Amino acid sequence: MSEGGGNFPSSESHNMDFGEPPAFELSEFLEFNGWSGDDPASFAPIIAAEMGDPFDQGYGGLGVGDFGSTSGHNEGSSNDGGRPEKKKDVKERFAFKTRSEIEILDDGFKWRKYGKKMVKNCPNPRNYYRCSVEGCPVKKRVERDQEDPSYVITTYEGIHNHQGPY
DNA sequence: CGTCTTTGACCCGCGC
DNA sequence: GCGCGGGTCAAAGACG
Repeated sequence: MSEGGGNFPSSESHNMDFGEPPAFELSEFLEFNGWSGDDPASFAPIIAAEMGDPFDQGYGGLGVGDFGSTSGHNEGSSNDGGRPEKKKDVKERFAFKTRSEIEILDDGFKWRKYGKKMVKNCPNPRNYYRCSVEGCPVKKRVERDQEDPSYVITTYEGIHNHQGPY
């Protein structure tokens, strides 16, 4: 890629070389911003229904299942000396289920792929993206739907420290 | 030249 | 105590 990166699929101009507009349909849209005290479990059935997959099947494989375990409080910045903030800090999480052929949709930020992993029992490789902007703890996880390869599940984690691509 | 991509290996947390 | 899984980082290479 190496494109400018700053192009919104419905606002900015797309300089992609796809030869066609980013035709993607937002079928499902889940929004999670730190349920500190709320009942994340209530989202579980919703997501399961939206995803059309049994929640009890273990959506953890998708990464979205994390919400089912982290229903407590965050804070407690007691970073003793741990390099990475290996804290169970629940950050903002946004799960988007989009139907598109391209999994790398420009949301207005530059993303740098930092890892690809194949989930066991799944021919769907999981892609890990991170904001190219320094200071942006935002991480993006992209994975294809096992049942519908035409669907892409993008999970955003963190908040952007900048408004634009820079 | 700078930036980003790709693969492998490593590390950590948790479970049993 | 050990194993598994998942997640991250690193280096090199490629491309614009």
